[in-house]
Amino acid sequence: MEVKIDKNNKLKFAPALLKWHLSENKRQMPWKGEKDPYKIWLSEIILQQTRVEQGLNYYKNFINTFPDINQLAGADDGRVFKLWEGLGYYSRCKNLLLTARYIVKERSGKFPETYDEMLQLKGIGTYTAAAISSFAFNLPYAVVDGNVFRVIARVFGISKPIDTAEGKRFFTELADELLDKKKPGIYNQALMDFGAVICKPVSPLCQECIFRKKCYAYQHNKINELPVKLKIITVKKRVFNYLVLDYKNEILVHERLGKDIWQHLYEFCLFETKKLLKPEEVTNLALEKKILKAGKYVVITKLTPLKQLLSHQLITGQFIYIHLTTKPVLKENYILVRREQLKNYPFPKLINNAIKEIFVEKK
DNA sequence: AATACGGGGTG
DNA sequence: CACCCAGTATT
Repeated sequence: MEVKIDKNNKLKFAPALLKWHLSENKRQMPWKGEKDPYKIWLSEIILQQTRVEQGLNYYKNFINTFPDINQLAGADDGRVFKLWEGLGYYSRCKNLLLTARYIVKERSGKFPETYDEMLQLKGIGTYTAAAISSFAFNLPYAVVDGNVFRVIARVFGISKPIDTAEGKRFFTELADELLDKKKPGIYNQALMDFGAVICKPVSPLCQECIFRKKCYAYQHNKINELPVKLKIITVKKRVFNYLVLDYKNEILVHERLGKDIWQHLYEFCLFETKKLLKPEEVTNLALEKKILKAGKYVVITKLTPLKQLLSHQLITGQFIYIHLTTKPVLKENYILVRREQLKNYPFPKLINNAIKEIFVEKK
């Protein structure tokens, strides 16, 4: 059952929010007040499912390296992925490049200026299109991100789940009603700031909240009940057995392609199994597959298995460091990279952790 | 409509 | 440990 929303409360929402934003507490960020759609777009892609503090340095590095969309579009994929390394959700990086190149090629480098055109671009969904069109062009589209779901659900007592199509429609509609159509850009930033600074997911600062007297969740003691989320994510366990093959200080690596995690990042020779194998079992597998040749290798180190938690997977990584005594045959997209050059390739965090242990700690 | 996609911060 | 972050694409 839904709470009825007082129309008067809706009308007062935007002015109160803007007043709050004006007076205090607003967060300072390099893209705030920015009008260059390229910079806004870049910041929004980086910030998808990513905390401001985490994305900040990535944004600065990208802007320094690629001051405009032409430079980004002209860059090598590897260089861009290296800059993105560690930020996660790597399809964002792939789509960033696709879209940059599309805009440069098909639109002479000119960023679209309407919501609908932006929505067509790879990597831009409803949130990002609303953000760019309101920030850069002052178009009246309300952003609906995690902050907005939370603030609206609590203040207006909306118990519709936020992770269903119907719930999203409902929240988006309400968000558009609440939007200040004269100052959509400022308003959108104010709402997200408010969610991040005051109406936080855990332990929100209700004592300082301007909506305290009206807030449904606060008045009914349902701060921790709202917003409502239905789906429970399940975490799949996977075991990655890696052979780190070293021939005269050159390491065998390859780029991950296909539909799995870590697309376009690099890794060593992988044997995925259901259960953790003994190191001998991994080398036996490699012998069967003719990756290793009997008597032509020496096992140097076996790392204690490392864990890496992803949103839907728990990866256990076993790393076996092996010296080859004969030059390996390069299959598929494998390449040999000198030890000192490894740092120039983008790796998942799990692999970087292993690299640190194998090549640095050993000294 | 449901699921996959990273890594980090917080209580 | 559980939750969630300035979400999007794919199935």
